[in-house]
Amino acid sequence: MPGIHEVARLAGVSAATVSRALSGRGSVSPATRARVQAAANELGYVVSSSASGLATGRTRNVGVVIPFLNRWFYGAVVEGAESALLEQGYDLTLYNLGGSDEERRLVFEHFLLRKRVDAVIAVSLELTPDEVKRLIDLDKPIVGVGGPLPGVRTLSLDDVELGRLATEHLIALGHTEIAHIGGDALEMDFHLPTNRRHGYVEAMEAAGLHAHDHHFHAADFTMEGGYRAAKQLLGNPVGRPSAIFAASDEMAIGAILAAKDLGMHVPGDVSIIGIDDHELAEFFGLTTIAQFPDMQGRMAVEVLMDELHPGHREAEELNIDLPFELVVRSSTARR
Amino acid sequence: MPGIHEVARLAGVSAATVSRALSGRGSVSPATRARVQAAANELGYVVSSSASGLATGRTRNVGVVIPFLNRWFYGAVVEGAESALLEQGYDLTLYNLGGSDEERRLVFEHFLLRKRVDAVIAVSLELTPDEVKRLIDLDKPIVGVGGPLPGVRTLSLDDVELGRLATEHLIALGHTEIAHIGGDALEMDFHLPTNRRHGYVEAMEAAGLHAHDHHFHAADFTMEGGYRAAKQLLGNPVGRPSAIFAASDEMAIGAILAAKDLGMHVPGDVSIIGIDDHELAEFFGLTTIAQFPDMQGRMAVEVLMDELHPGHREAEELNIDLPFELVVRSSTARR
DNA sequence: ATGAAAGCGCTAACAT
DNA sequence: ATGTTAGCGCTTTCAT
Repeated sequence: MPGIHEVARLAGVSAATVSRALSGRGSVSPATRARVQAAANELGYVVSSSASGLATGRTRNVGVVIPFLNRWFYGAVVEGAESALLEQGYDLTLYNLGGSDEERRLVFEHFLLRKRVDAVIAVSLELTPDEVKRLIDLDKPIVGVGGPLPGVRTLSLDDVELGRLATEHLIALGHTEIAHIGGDALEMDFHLPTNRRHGYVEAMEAAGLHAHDHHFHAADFTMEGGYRAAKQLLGNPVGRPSAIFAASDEMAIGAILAAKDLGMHVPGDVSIIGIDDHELAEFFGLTTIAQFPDMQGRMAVEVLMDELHPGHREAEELNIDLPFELVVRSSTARR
Repeated sequence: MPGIHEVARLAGVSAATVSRALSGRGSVSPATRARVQAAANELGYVVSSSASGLATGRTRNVGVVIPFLNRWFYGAVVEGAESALLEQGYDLTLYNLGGSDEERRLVFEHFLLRKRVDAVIAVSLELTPDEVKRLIDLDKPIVGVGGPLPGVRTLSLDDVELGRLATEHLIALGHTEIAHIGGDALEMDFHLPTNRRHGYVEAMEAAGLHAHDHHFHAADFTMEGGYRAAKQLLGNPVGRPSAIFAASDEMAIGAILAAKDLGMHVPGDVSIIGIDDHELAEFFGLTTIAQFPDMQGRMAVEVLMDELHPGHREAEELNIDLPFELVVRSSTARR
């Protein structure tokens, strides 16, 4: 492990010049820079992040805090963020809050505070005002993905609009008896399931249709949950819906399997639409509304970089709406 | 952000004593330790990892290098490792090598070397001797998960045995025409698919059965790949197998769906077994051989901790065999 | 058991 | 454009 002084010696300059040449800060003549770079390469020199971090207060590392890792959506967000960070020369330190409250407390009270990260990306987490304050007091930019956070820059989907769009797609195909498989409002942050349901209800009412109570089923956002809910919905001889809007693709896929197991054809007997564009959606021919989680991760990094290295442009809106797109496949059809 | 000196002042001791009291290294009277701890709590003091890292050379951070994040298996390994590391007061910095070779080079030549991590966990990655050497030269312990790595402590499955066990399960149920959906040997590190296939062939031959060439199909470890391979296998009117052993659960689930789409019953018309115990395996009633990826992540951390804080016990085997377990559900039955 | 002091490897003023 | 110097905040000898 050669240090900066060895590079300096080999290049015939001072350590300060090496630092300047390698970091790009401060002015160095092109010739010197080249010599320094050659020397650094020859020795295989890499700065010590501890030393550099101590001297500058910057670590070139960002913390990503997520509620689960092992769901398609979160994995994709992290993947997008990681690759964007790598391009910028940043590392990504991961905090999975899936476990206990104690774990969450530890992360916020110790891990994030030990000056290991320059900034934090919080995915689908409703941070408490106290948690936000702690980070802001430390001068650490935060960006949230997945829901507005008071006083924090966030990227989020308009879930009401998503619910409306999915429902309108079904209505436009002539469906009137449309069921909804949503989530339990209490289970997830940001009332995402509630908002999607609102969009569904609004679209129904706007079309003069009725969103019957017996056409709503709560599930847990898993394939199995969607399967069970759809069995209930489709098995009931009275008031059987001709279309189902599930609040996630995994639930929608569960619904497709339930329909098949009941001997029904999709979309012949029942149309099904989800939300996500999950990696399995194409395989199942699922019509869905794509959100682009890896891009969300990349966007979060871009927003952070703007805050970390100001100058590009000034902060516009505090909250940025994420794009989404209806992807029509073969699980929905005219009634 | 209070520093160590403010804690020292409040506790009425020197900074050195605070350091000793909080880290547990060196001797401090119980009374002093209590006062220091109280002072630290009151001020919300947390050590600066840069400063501590610079002074000690230890960062309390482990790098985890994986080929993809967004597959069930890898997500679970990382999840297990993350939570085990958190318990030990360590952070986890993630490097996803899914992208280009350039990305991989960057990670090994820069990121891992800038003294940000104390150790490395490499999941399912065949590190080159040069990559291993770089890390060892830096005195960074490495543990590999998923395949023996020359000169590195590793945790790995006996894939030949896995293939044999899966096949023997089918043979014991009376099947003789057993097909195998494997992977492309070139695609994955460690010849995992090849080894599983060897186990299959060995079990067949040991039972006096023949592993026909037309009973093997390569696929890409996805559900869709498994679906397509199974369609070929089951659609062929001559030599149709009565059982299929797929080298992964995702492919096995694809095979189940293919059988259903062909109007066949599982396990009535065809028995199907996979490997993994994927999160969806239970839902599909899939018989499988469970490996326990989250536990693998935890074990990797334990092995690392042994290397990082020697004393517990000395290194036994270089390679540790991972446990696995046949889980019989409803996708396999007597012929 | 505790304190004083040196130093980990780098960066950023300040000089020149 | 480059060198000199003084820290960044902590840990760890070395004294006592």
